[in-house]
Amino acid sequence: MPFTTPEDGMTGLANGFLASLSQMDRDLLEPCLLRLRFQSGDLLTHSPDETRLVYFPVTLVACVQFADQGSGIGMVGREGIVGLSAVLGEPFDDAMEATVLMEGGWSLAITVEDLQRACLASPTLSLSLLGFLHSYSSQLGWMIRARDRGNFKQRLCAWLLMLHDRVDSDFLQLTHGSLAVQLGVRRASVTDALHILEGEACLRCSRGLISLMDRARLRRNAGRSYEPPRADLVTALPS
Amino acid sequence: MPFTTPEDGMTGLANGFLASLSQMDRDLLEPCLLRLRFQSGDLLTHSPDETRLVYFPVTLVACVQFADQGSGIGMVGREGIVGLSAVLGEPFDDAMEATVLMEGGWSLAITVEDLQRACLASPTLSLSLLGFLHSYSSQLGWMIRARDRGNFKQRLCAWLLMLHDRVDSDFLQLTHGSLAVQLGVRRASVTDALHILEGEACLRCSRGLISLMDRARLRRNAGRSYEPPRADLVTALPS
DNA sequence: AGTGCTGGGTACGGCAGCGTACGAAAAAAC
DNA sequence: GTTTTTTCGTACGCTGCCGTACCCAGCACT
Repeated sequence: MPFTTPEDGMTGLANGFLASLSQMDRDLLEPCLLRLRFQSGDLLTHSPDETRLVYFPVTLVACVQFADQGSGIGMVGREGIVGLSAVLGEPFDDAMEATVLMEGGWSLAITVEDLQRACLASPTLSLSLLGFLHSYSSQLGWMIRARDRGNFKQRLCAWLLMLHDRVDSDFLQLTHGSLAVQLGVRRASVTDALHILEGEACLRCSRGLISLMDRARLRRNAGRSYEPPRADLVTALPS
Repeated sequence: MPFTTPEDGMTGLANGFLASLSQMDRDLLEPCLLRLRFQSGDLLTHSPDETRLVYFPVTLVACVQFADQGSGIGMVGREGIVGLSAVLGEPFDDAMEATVLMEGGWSLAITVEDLQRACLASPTLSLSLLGFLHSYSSQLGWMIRARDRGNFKQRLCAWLLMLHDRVDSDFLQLTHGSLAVQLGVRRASVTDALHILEGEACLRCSRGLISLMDRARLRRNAGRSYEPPRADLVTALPS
């Protein structure tokens, strides 16, 4: 997986999707990339100055959700793209929005116009976008499975693992409350489940912080509700 | 499932996605289209003779689900595409499969190679595919919302409405059992909920057949678990 | 030190949907 | 017409999660 050095010298390669592109396609996008910093709770769907942007997160993790209701739908981090629907034009603007999950993340971005131009110039770039969107759909499929197959504890583990995949640290700055919102349950349910996981030495809780201790055990807990990311997906593309 | 004789003057336009394409893109695909007939339960993901196909359903409705477990994830009918992931190449082949939901449906289809060729030739076609995949992701989002917001009765109504959108008739050839599998609940739960809806004059049940009587009332029942299809989505595309 | 606020611990009744199970009726097979 | 299979009707106890609610512990601000 060509996630290049997480440390600085930051090129566009710090985002998994950009890294997966052919040199040609990357050259097409790279000159247009902006570099933006966000904090927890920021809305990504509309940029401050009305310019519509498409984001390639680097250290940022975004949660996709319905605008009129809290519960989280999907999760996108350094492996993917946020706000892709904007390139499809206004009618595709849907009821979803994306918010930044944790403090101090930054992301690359491109204006919708620039990305559209690039797409029309390069069919392979469009196919790469198609590839990401398929992976994302697949993730949503796993979320659906998790909701009716697994119990809440499994879902919680799966969600934590997904977040962990998109972050470099084992320390997650999350309150039980925000977790509850994301998972669509009571805060008390989160607290209870976390205590059990703490008892199993999977993790440790302190105020506003969850420290993952034993990822393997977490995964065993998540069972079939969690699908590990596939490194080969972003690399291989047709032709 | 042999090639069917073209009984009527059906053109490719009978599929919503194909109909939404520009004349140019349609001309690119139309010569390659096959016409196939299926029956309930057929697997769409792999074609009989090992040729990988991508399907444009016409009267057919397919249910996307995990290969190792029954519960349904998404639904695709005459508005969309089945098996799109195949164009992305082998590594994108995921754990999903698609099965035909009701008897006697037919579908257009194209070989993966032909579609890939067309994509590389036409960026706008690729963008159209991106548009469909986004709509599909959006649908999955609604499914997720339905699972944790609504009760089962709402989900059932939403599912029936989705199916109705993809079929010309008000009579759905479905057993309570197959519905239960799709919705991931007990058959008894389906029976109970259907009885209630029958009491509300929304529909009528007989053996293996559900007759929708009052769509408006069904929709009121579904509440926010159902998102009506947007006609404008498939028409407008960038540039 | 005092005050206020956010985040976390704990409790109890309630209920939707589950697992299981058994029987009846309709259709299909013989 | 009789037998077999599929589909549907109905019941009972169980449990995971909900809604609500109250209190306590950190932390911030003054």
